[in-house]
Amino acid sequence: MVKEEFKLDNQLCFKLYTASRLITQTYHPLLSQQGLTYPQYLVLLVLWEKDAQPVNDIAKRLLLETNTVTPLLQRMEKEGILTRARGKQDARQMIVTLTKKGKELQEKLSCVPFTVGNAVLCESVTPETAPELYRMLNGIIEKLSAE
Amino acid sequence: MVKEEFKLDNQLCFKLYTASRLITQTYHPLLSQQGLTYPQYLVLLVLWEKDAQPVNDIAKRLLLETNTVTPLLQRMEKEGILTRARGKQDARQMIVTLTKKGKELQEKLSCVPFTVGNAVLCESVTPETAPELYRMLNGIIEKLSAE
DNA sequence: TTTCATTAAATCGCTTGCGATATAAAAATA
DNA sequence: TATTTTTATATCGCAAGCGATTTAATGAAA
Repeated sequence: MVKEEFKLDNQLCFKLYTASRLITQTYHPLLSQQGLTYPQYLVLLVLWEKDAQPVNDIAKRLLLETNTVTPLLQRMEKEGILTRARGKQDARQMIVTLTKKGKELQEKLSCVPFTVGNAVLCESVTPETAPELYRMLNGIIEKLSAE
Repeated sequence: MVKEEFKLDNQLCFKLYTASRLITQTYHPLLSQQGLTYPQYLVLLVLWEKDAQPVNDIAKRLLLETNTVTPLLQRMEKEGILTRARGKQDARQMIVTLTKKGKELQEKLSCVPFTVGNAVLCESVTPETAPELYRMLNGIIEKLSAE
């Protein structure tokens, strides 16, 4: 018999990884209608909150590296969702700004949060218990992303 | 102001995705010592529990598609961790079996579950609260993977 | 038995994630 | 001011993930 700590079902990371992938799959049909991927949707969430940010700020907000975010932004620029322009006071920075199309996507995707939210609700995750789930996930994220 | 449901911090999937990535990063130094990636480690967990399984069973256990698992197994075969051989009763199946090296990795990685487990512990995720986290993640996974 | 449908893997193409490294601008220091 | 260090992006290479399609073997039906 395998030791308890090696059983797949006892692996927290595997559960997180699987839940994350399955929810991302739930987003897929909703986002692909607008030609978007899930990480691109995350970028939009960041820019809808605050437009015209440098690459680094977007990357930090998503806890991703710039070598992940840069190509992602380049693809979104090619799709006409945003523009990238060198910063005026600091020419190292690349300021990312939503286009009209990028801003309009917010309305086109307005049903997405509810649709996905509903899809996730189940006996063990309810509007009452969800905050506790957030609390635990935030705890893990803060612990592991401490600089 | 952005609507609540579009705020990044209210996105469950983003929290899961980030927590999953950060824990995977915690595994990285431990696994790369043995030349392994995290998904390869998951395959090992499956095969340590039950050796000699067809590709499909491994994929189902990990809730992955065969087009993800096949190349992964091919890489692991090249590393001498496992072998792949056509099934005898059903030649469509590819039976995956651990080599001596693959079996021995279990002992070399014996400290991994504890190391990662400790890294995740924090105020909101303790040995007491972790079962609740598992329960909620399992709820989501079952809901979304229902065939 | 011949044909058709199903199933198990594999291949292809594209996007992400990330370690390692390169490039260029800005800041700090000599 | 000249030099060094730091910072912001970008590039490269490789391993996942996954939608779509292909191939080959099995099973079912005609």
